Amino acid sequence: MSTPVSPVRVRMAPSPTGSPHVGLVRTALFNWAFARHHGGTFVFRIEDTDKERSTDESLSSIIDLMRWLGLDWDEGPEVGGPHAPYKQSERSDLYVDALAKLKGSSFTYDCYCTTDEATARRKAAGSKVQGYDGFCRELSQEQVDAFLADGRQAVVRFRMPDGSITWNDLVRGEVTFETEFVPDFALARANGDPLYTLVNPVDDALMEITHVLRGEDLLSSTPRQIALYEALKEVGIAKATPDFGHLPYVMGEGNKKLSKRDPEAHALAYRDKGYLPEGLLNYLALLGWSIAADRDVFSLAEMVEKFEIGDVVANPARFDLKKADAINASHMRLLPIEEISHRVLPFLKADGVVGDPVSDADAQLLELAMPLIGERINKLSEASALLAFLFVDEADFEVDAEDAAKQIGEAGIPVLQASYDALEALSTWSTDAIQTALQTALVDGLGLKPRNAFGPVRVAVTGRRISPPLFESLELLGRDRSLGRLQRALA
RNA sequence: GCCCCCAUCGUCUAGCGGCCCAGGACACCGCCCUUUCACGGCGGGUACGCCGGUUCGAAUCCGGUUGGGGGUGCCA
Repeated sequence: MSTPVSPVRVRMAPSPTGSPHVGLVRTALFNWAFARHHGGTFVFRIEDTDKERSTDESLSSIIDLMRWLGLDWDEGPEVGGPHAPYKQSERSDLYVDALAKLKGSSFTYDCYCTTDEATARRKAAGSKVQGYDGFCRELSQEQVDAFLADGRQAVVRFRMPDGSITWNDLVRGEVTFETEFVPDFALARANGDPLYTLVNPVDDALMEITHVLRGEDLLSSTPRQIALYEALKEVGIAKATPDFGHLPYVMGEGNKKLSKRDPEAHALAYRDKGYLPEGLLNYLALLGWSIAADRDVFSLAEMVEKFEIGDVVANPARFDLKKADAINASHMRLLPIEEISHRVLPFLKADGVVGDPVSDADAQLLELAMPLIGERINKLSEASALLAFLFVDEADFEVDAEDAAKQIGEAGIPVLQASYDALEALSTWSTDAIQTALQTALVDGLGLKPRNAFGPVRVAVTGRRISPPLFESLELLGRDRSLGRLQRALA
């Protein structure tokens, strides 16, 4: 696909209801990457027409999410822009105006039917099509008067044209609907409130959106929108019909769309679980797109360079947490240790491993300790468990009971005693000296396999079977605390 | 029911007529490295839903079929 001629303008238009979904992130990412790749504009618009369900809390969590991910928008909340406001709840006058213009055209008509009446007629006629049947398309004045006299209020309905509607979908190719299967649809409620069917295209038109990249669930509403666009152009609201591209679903377990019920669906939870934004984004990008045949770890910048909407596949993808973890881990290994330290800090604070603010002593210790665990953690949140033993007050130091049971039993006591004696005799407290001393005492002296020799020491001193490298850990812990913990384990 | 979309390893995908008795990644299973855990390295198994057609030649094109998904609101 070549670079579009007109400047690209794309948008993400979430409804601020509930906790943001990873599917939203994927859609946002593809729109963002498309805009950045083409040097276009990425618009962030809020579709809060549903007053019942929209919340400020949801909106701010979407904003937090986007900020965390680093998906920046050129127009929208907090940054403004030439098409402000970007919240639909603040754009009512625009919709009233659009509705008025449309009502003055032949593209719409007033409809007095109830849903039940329409369904009953369809049924009676034995129609295969469901939805509105066009009954009110050509009402006589007498009929209108009768409805009015009956106290009925009209909804504004859009008159679908005859024939078929075809568009060249950016990810699926040519798609055609016969309009006989696309019933006339309501643009506004009887009370005048505009509906999504109206506001979404109107805002896209007003904001001059050139490409609509959205979920595949909107595929079947596209013919209606394309027909509406013709009307909007006619009444002077739209300049052009955008191109459409329908992104495949993100599925959960089984064959269901990943729902808000699934814990994996909540995008912000990944931040709290210690994922890197670049890891999550990279994984999500893989759901429907690939950068190359033999690669799947890449940066956002690389994605921007290579992203083509035409390369997006049309089939739905299953969300695989294991792979998300693996991709995240790869990104973790790509970060310099200082950067990991920097990002791990909030987790250490939250877990109470270090104070807030961090004392100079702890900061120093951290700088020495981080290189030991950098390659050992796959998420930022995993650092606390590995480092806690270094920072904890001696009084609060605890050995994991299960690990102790496995490593320090009858057999462990002589090992710990020998270790204590060897270390106690040390004049230089360094990793090398410690290693030599323990090696000599346990492996050579007691004839133990390294595994059996160092296991008990590890548990006694770090409190767990899983820890940073032992000798380095001992050095960082220091002579007094190391010997003290051995003694405690012996007691 | 009707309309639309989709269809390669368990999963995400590469493949856009011969380079493919199908490549990569995750997961899985062995082995190596190794003081634990990771990391890293090596090796292994597993896929073109089915039936026709086009073609010298099809995972790739066409038709059908089956299966899955979505839509069918005065929801978005």
